[in-house]
Amino acid sequence: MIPVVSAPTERAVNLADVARLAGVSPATASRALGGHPHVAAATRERVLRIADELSYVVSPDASRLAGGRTGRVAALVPHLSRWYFAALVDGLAGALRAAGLDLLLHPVGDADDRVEYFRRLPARRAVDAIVTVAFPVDDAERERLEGLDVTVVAVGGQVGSHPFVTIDDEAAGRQAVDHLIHLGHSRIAMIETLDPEQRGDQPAGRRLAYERALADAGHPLDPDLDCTVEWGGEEGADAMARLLGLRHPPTAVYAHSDEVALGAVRTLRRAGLRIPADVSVIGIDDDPLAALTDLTTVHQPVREQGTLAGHMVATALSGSDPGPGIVLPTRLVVRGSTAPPRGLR
Amino acid sequence: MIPVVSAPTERAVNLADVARLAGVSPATASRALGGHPHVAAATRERVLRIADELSYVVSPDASRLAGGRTGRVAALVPHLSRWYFAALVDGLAGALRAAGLDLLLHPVGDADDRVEYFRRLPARRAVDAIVTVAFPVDDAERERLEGLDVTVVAVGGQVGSHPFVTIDDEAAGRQAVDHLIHLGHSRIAMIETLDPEQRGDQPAGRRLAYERALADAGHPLDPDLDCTVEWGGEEGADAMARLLGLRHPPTAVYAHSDEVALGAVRTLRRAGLRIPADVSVIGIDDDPLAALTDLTTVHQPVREQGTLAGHMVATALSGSDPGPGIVLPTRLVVRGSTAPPRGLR
DNA sequence: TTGAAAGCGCTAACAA
DNA sequence: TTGTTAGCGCTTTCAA
Repeated sequence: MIPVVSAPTERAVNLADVARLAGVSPATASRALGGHPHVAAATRERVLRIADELSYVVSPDASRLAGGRTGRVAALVPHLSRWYFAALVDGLAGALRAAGLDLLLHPVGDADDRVEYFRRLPARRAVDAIVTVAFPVDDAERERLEGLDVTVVAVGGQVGSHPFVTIDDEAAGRQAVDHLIHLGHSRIAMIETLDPEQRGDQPAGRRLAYERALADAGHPLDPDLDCTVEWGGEEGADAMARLLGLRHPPTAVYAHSDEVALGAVRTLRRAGLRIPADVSVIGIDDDPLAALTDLTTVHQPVREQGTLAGHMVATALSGSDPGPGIVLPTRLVVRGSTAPPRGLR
Repeated sequence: MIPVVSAPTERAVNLADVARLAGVSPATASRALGGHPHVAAATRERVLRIADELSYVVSPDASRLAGGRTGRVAALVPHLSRWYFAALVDGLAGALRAAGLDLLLHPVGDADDRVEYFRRLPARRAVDAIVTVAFPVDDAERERLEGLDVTVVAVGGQVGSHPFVTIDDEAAGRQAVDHLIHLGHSRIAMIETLDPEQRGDQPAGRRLAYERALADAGHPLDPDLDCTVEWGGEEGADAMARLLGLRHPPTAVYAHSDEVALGAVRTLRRAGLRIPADVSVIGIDDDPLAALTDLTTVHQPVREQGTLAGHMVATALSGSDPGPGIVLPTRLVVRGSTAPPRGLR
């Protein structure tokens, strides 16, 4: 019986197809594609040409199953809706993509997610590397991660002794507080945030900077001026309202982040106070909105941290040494929200 | 010979383990886990219990290879660094995660990425579904997508006749422009953005709203008041500067997005103009920063769109009908940046 | 209702 | 340098 010519369902091109057309065995084709040694130059070239013509790309699934690599990297990230995390992931995704790696997003925002995530970790073994994105990992979690035999890279923080890319939060905080001190402020309030998820040293760094900068300048530490709230613009606004209710309100405010700072700014404006004439406000991060709102802040290269972390992952996966880690510099960006004090009354 | 108890290297639990402990064949275990019919209730329960005790989770790779599902969904997204995209992805990721699905991030920001991405599409077959995140897909691309035999869902836009979640951009634009008109403005400028990547109907919708609202109100359409710039706060600021240079500057500005609007606000402030006393400004989106800056805008439920899209994907993959699509309502949010006109001089 | 067997696409010994 | 063989962990006919 003559076989009916059926419309070719778009079956994906596979290794066998490439091998057949190149006139070699699948094993040789695999070696050529994988860049392994011991393949004749002519053979390799032929295989690569055929593969390219067919737009062939290995099946990550099959590859992994057979003991190879998946070409996939997981990013553990608390949430994306904040600029900081999103920009970090954006940079990471770009670098991974350029390296031919796929990014799996593993949101572990709340505590339940987190517990469940680590419980199922072994099953998540389908990645070559895990990047913790501004995600403080506790010791038990770290050990689970390490038992997985995957490359671990931290960005926006550190995890054990794995390669990392981050900034020095205490240094950034010092740049901010010292700026206020240099301007002549001494009653400086701090609006610090304590994210339930953000256990870890980042808050410690920015808080430490405040305490040490004041101490170094010989200014007293007034508990009334030390506000800790949840992260967010609205929370920053509330904190500012509380500060304004003090008998001796501050002449300057050091906020944990730009968004928190903007909340404070809103409260001040609504109270009829002028910035920076009446009160100075400084944030940290240099979120794009800081430039739009003329907010003085400390710039940290966020996207770039993600990019560098992506490079590190690619380097590590290619078998090279990514190095111990990188601490990127931050810098003060003076805009229109800070000035010398003139007294609040 | 008595077998030596070897330290168990943390090998992942597999189906065979579960089957063995449950006293059934791998085939039966697979059926039980997969929720297939024709499995004795007692057997199913036993298998599930064992699996749970062992924290067993199927290997997506092996499952897919064997003809099953991957449990993975790809999100095609232009970039993450803007709040809108990030919030959309955040919602999507949350819903997928709740449904036990993994999210693969496929950034296709620039034109090269895009071409390359679609060229290699067949190889990307390792997902069950693809979600286009505010990503206008052209006809050729859509056809490639459809040849892939995966579920396609669009969020923040539409793709062919695939299920979608979006807003009505023209309606949102009307809410904004009509608000200005109702306040009594007639010289209303538009700062529209034309993202090189954002071919598609979203710009059309917001622009159309402007033209129609003015026409309906009987106000003339002054080409001088129609600015088109690239997306961004700085670009919005530049556009505003140009508008201020006109012989008859506008009394109100309708911006394509909140970030663009904030750029305009900065220019106005720096020019010594008061908002809204001298000039009214309205944006669209209700980015969190709009609340912090007292910007009047039109709210669209961004995160929720992502969440709903995730539900749709889960529904479709479970074999149910996700329905044709959803258009979510937007609403005007009046804050402090709009008021009746008083003339500019 | 259950089990046996085949095979998804690939890689990595081991041979040749 | 290349080919042969044997799985990776799972799902799915087909047979019992």
